[in-house]
Amino acid sequence: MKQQPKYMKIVEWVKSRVESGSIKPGEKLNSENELTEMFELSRQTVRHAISILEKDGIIEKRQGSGTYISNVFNRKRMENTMNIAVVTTYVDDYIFPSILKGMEEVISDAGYTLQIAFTHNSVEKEYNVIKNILDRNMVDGIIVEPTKSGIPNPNVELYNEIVKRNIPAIFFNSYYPEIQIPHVVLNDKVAGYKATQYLIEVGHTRISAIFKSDDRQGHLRYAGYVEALSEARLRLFDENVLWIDTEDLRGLTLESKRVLKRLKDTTGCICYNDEVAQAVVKICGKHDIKVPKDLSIVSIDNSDIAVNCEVPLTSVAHPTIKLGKMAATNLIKMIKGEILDANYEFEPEITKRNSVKILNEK
Amino acid sequence: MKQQPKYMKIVEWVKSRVESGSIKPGEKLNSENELTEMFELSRQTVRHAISILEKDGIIEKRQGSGTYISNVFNRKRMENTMNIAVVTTYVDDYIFPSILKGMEEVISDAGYTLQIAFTHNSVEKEYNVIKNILDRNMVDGIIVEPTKSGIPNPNVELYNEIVKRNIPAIFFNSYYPEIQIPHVVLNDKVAGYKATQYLIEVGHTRISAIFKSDDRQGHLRYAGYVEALSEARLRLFDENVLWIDTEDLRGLTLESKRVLKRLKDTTGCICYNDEVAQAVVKICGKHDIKVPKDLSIVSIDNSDIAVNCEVPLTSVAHPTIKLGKMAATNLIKMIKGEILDANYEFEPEITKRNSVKILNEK
DNA sequence: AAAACGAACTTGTAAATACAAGTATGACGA
DNA sequence: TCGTCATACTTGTATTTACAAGTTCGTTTT
Repeated sequence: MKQQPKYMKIVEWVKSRVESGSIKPGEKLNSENELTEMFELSRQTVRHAISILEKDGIIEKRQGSGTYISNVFNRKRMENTMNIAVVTTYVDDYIFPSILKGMEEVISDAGYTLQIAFTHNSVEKEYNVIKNILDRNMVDGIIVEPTKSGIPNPNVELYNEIVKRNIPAIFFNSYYPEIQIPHVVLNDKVAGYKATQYLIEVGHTRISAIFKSDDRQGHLRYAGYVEALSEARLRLFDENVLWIDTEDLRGLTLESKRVLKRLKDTTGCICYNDEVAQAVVKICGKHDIKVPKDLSIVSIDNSDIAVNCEVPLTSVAHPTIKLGKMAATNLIKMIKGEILDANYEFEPEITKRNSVKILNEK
Repeated sequence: MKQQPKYMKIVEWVKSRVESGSIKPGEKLNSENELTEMFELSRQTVRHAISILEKDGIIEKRQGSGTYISNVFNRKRMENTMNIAVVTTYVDDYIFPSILKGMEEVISDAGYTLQIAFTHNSVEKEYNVIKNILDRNMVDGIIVEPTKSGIPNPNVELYNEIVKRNIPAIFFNSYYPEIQIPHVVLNDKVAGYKATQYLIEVGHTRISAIFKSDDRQGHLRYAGYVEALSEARLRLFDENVLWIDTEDLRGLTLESKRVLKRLKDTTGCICYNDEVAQAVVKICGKHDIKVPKDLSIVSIDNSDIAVNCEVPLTSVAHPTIKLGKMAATNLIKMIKGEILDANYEFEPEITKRNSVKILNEK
């Protein structure tokens, strides 16, 4: 084992004293001559040790006065960077821009800058992105949209590291129940419930559904769908539920067969989101199924797509801007230590348009 | 005048040699013993000078080998933050997510983080945002979408400060000709020209147009419109050109009268972008004007809106992702000092859909 | 031809000494 | 009471000497 140079003794001694708190920022360190005697080294060697500590920003020297523990040491750990990181799955996710807009407004109003990264819904990319944020240690807080929240997350250690370091963090849109980080989300179960319940209310009895399998929102919306059916004592047919993943979604319009098979014998369809609903509308158009005459559709998110779709869609609203604002507001409160429970769930409301046929009109 | 310490002689000598280029990054500096003789100082003093240069990131020492000029001598100025700032107008601008996606891909692949801010097309917000970036001095480069580029920019000093500080910067989507910062844009004049030229080609002779007045893209697209008309020896009717600003755009659907007045007597209409075109389609729908039977529409940008509009729109394509990638790629090249001319103009291509009636079918 | 070696040169560590320059503070005098 | 000033103490600058440790490159050995 290689022996370390003598000046490292002093460097480590000072560092450990600072870390243990036995000497605090602003306090005066022993003078060079004192250290010379204490460690039985020459003054030059002591000065060399001190120059290293100075370079690391641990101490500050004042000629004629002494050497002091730098109060910038805290700054190094973090805080005061006035930087907030936002990690999200997709940029071109259709509701993302609104969410980001909400966040940006709050964040920039509070004097913070916004740093952004995308995971493309890949856990590997998520690992890299969050690792990078932690390594650089340049943010006061983190807002994360979980990646593939429907399946167990392999990056748990990273999230636990965030918790361990006491870095304020918030999940949005979804969350990992096993990680102790608060979340700001749409109440997805209620969203699925309300969508389904509305179709039942207007007289539909056999209702198909399409959900995303790889995120938690899909699971919860499905749970709401199941609850609404069972509450109305309607049977759940597995063959009427289509599970898709993120990759499927992009090319859904081309998979008419797979979709139509699941829609068979049903008069209504709950769609995971507006994108799915639009794809269903297009497929129906090609196969001479009229919406809403032959098939009623209720989707979730109530985005521009719902408004501009060839058949304007009845959709359960996603709070988008509000959700973004809430996530950012709560994070900033956490940074300032003003909040205890930053969790929030938005209660969804249904917006009625032209994609549902009323079957039981009196 | 206070005399400076002797070691500063060496520090300044090296700095000036690096700045003048008489010694280049990677090259070996004179050895400590050589400097000792050259400056007639002790080796300790020489070493002190060198330690200062090392702290400033100007040189790197290798034991047993020598002292070398750091090849990242820019690091001193920028601290090599590996941070790139993107300043854009709107988050919810419909083509923005794609552009951002392209940028993010390149930026994160190159190991940089992306910091983002929005101006909401307000010059005041633009001032604050860019001032903040300059004050914090925490970025290696800046990508900016100019605010209200159609009117003289009051933040010229800020942009000049960027140039003065030698911070690599690039404009996208538009630019201010009076500022010496390269731009990556769609060739908007050609876009306007191609849209108009296509309508002329298929037999339209009286063509109206709607342009945005407060950004340069609007002016250039108008210029292309004018050129196509004059090339075909068609008259330009001022009463058929509607100028709108950003505020107008949002509520355009409600201003049927204002729009219809300009469309009078025309068989075709050039729209500033897909958003405008969609509003025109909606207005036409309400007033029993059939598209494309009664009115042909060509828009610019070829976004999702063009695809999903109730009448799929013939549109001149905006490169979005490609443009984002190009802007980011060129900026990174600038940061690395690999590029001289970072300007780029994308040549637009027209995508034909169902919003144009062919009048001269043979 | 390839490996081993060694001389010469590089930076790194460490000490002793000397004086300069800036700071804090208590003693002194107005 | 207040300001001045000397003094002790702090860090800053500078030199000289010595040896350690790592690199380079040409020479020698295998």
